[in-house]
Order: sequence, then structure tokens, then C-alpha cells
Amino acid sequence: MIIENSNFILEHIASSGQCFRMNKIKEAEFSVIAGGKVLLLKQLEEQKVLLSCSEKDFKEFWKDYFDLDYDYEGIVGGLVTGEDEFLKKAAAYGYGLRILKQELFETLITFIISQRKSIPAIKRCVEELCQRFGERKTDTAANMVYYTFPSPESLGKAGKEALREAGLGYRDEYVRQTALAVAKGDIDLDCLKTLSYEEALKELMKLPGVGIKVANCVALYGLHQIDAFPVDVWIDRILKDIYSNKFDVTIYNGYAGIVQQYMFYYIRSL
DNA sequence: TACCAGGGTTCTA
DNA sequence: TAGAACCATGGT
Repeated sequence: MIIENSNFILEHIASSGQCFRMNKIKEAEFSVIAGGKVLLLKQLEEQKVLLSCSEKDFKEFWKDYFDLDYDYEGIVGGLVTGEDEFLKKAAAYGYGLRILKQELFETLITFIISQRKSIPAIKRCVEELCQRFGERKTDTAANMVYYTFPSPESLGKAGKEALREAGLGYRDEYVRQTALAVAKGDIDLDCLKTLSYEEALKELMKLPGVGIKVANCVALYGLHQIDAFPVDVWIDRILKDIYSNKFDVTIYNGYAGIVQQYMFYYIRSL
């Protein structure tokens, strides 16, 4: 099926460092694995995308996953015509970026893995985990064999050696213990969705390997707390070098996380 | 070959 | 309480 939507550029979303299982297949064509499904996408025009799924799957899952009901055009347009010179350039450069609504457990584990790793290394590591501990599936429409993201149970009972072989390094125990906590019900991920931003951060940071930065990424990409503003080494450089540590995030109340995403994407291109 | 990566935890002063 | 040291591994 074909959908038309403004501010939806696959190239930018796939390389924005918020999801690690969206890959470029060839020019303008991408695959993404989420929710136990695989989807192929092709950018036909700036506002036109071809999807391999049925209309039913689109309505029930992918539309929400790509947050297609939210008006990014208004926000990004506001930044482009705003007064902040850096954000003007960032918004123009990253036009088409959206904040995905990813599954909570996958977001939690992948961002625990992300610490002190480059994006290509994270993607490789996540794929390795899926192949070792996920479920093997075949999609006839996409003509693809793929692996789902592992369940909390399968990661919780994974051996330390197997996790090391997947390239987790010292994060192996973080992943195992966190997966175990979810599997045993020591933390109720669904319950996090009912909490405020601050309360959710507090709960997330009780988990091993989850500090303030990872918790903010989980809040933004997994809980869709759109005001979350994760500060990693790149954002930290911007706050210091561009804004002399005087950046006022409260100006962007209601969409700070989107601002953060455009900053991150732009600074990495420089 | 060095250096760095969407950091967190623990130790030390 | 703030800052330094340490952690394992892949990409460039």
C-alpha cells in the first residue's frame, strides 16, 4: 500500500540512532523489524512511501509505530523559521525525522547495549542477540527470513558466555539482570506507561546498567515521553560548544525530545 | 595503530 | 558530593 504523509523521510529515520533494526536495503528502500513483524518501505517521493504490509497491519501497528498521526510538520517548520540559528540548520537538515514508538523491552535492552558503543556496533550486537535468542520467522510478502527481538525470558536465562559472544562486552550482566527483572515481574514495564516522566525515570534507573541517559532514551523512544531530552556525548558537545551551557530546554516544552533528535542528527553530520 | 563510541558503576578524596 | 578510574569490543 502507498501512504502520503509530510515529514516522513526514511533515510533520516533509519540513520537517526533511535532504532537499531531499520536498515537500508538499496537506494530509497529500507526494512524494519518490530512487533514480531518485518516491513519493507520504499520512498517514492518526498511525501509518498510504499509499504509491504496490508492496510489492516498498517492501521493496527505501523501507523502508530511511525507516529504518523502527529503533526511534525508544524514543529519542524517552527524550528526552521525560528530564531535559533543552530536549530534552524538542524531542522532543515534533518527534515523528515520522527520519533518512533518502539516496544518498551526492546528499547530498554538496546539502549543498555548502546553505552560506549558506536551505532554500527550497536546494530551488529542487537542483530546477533536476535539471531541467537529471538524467534526465526519467514515473511512471504517480503520474501525474507528474519528474527524477532528476544523475550525477557529468553534473555534472562541466556548464558553469560553466549551474551559475550554476541558482543555485549561488560554489558552482559546488565542485560541479563534487567531481562530477568522484567521476566520475574520485579519491574512492570506496562505500569511505567501510567507514570509521569519523572516517576518513570526513577523506576527505570533502579535497573542495572540504566543511568540518566539510557533512562531518558527509554522514556523518549519507548514510552513516548516527548519531553525527554537524552544527553549523550554529542548533545553534550552541542550544549557546551554551541550554547556555552546556556541552552534553555524549557523553551521547547511539549516537544523537547524532537528538538534533541534533530540536534543529534545534525551534529553528527558536521 | 590509536582513538572513540547515543555511559554506568564504583572508588577516592 | 564531585570527580576519576575502570569496564569489553568494534568501527574508523
